[in-house]
Amino acid sequence: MLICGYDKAMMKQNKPRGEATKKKSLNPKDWELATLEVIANQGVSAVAVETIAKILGVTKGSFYWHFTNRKDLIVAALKRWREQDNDIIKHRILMISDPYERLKTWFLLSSEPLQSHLIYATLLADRQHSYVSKVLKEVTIERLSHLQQCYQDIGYNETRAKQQALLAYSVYVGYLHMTKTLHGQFKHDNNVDDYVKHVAGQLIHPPETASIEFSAVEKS
Amino acid sequence: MLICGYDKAMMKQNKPRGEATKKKSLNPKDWELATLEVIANQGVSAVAVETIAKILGVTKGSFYWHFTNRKDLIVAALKRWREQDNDIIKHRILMISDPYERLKTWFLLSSEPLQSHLIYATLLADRQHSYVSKVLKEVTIERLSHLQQCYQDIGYNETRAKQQALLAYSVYVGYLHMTKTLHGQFKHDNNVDDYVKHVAGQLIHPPETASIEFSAVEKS
DNA sequence: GATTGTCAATACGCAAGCGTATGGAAAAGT
DNA sequence: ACTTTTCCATACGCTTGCGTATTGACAATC
Repeated sequence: MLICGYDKAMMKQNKPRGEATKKKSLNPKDWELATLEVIANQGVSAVAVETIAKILGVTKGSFYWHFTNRKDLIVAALKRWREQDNDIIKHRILMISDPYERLKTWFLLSSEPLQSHLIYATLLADRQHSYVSKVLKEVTIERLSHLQQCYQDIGYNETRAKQQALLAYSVYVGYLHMTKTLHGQFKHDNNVDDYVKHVAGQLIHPPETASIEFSAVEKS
Repeated sequence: MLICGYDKAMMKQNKPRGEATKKKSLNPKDWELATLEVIANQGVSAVAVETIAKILGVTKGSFYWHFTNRKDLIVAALKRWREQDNDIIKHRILMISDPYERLKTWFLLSSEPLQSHLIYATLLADRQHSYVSKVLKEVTIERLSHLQQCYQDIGYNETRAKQQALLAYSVYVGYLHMTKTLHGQFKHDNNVDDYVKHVAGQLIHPPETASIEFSAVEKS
């Protein structure tokens, strides 16, 4: 699940070593990525300095050279997560011009087993600390506004678009929790595709359909 | 502070106080109810023996007379929660014969600021321990089957009813998290009623409507 | 009135986890 | 070659929270 992104920073460090991938020393990025992996699987509360150090094969003595404290690490890791997530949305969602297609892709992306989803789901849990809930709220509002824009693009007025975005996003959040609750993990099989189609069929439609609303229920 | 000494003194003197609260000693139920209150507001991880003891006005010395350990307390509290929750569902949902009305009531109940919802939401978070995730899974499956039954009662086949129940339930779960994330708490105002109607209008409908599904999206 | 049962206070041991202090080793710079 | 910087290990102190041991107070019962 760990997305081993290589970038310029690592290339620079690996200059002397060709392919052995034998990094001699760690940098903050290594700590942040390991932290994100722990957060994704066990939540923020499971982020212990000595645990992460063991994962990286060092002792906590070196941790406090890179970061001032545990909170500092978590904040940095979450910042990195947010940037990664923004990249995904930017390149796979926002670039789609047709709003229907954009919504459809958004639903499909939501069901992919990405680390980003796992992290989001665990953040919904460990929100005791303000520095966590702050990021969580910001990301949520950002994503909601993207969804709202989609629905406005297909003709919803602002109020309806806002409600529909909240509904669609609730389905996303609920789905994340349901898969973990029922299956113990976030997996992707054939049933998922079926389900996504089922869901998208009900949540992606022109505004007229939405306006009849409660009437069908009221009269029954 | 001075207050501390004062409180302590009063605490000792007020123990045998016999008018408003005539209970002079605590029983397991008192501990369980206080625990549920803590779980509802701060999650399972916030359940500390000494914390609950302080809430009840005693020290942890007496806790281990009622329970063998912390896990024992939490399990007992969750059992109590589950029973309370079953009562609510039994008396307010299952007794409704008309499946449309039953579904509608279910949606309305979901938006009420009940402690039970808060507890469920926090359990979705602290699921590190098996004794928590076990209860969570059981309750979830139970509720899903109730919803599935509703949809089957209005004509869905088993597969569709299962999907639709999962969708509706995901909305519930997502909504719980959204309100906490966006507003910091689980409250109930006028906008909520509007939103519930908006949601119910899209998720409660005869099976025919559901079967056209993805086509509207596909062709666009 | 003495004994037993019930509930609570105090004191202690123990483990986990954070943060600090200090020293060492290897690389990088001069 | 010498110094500095960078990264890591070890050891320690501190806090929190669990669980145990012991004692005490008060009520119920015999």
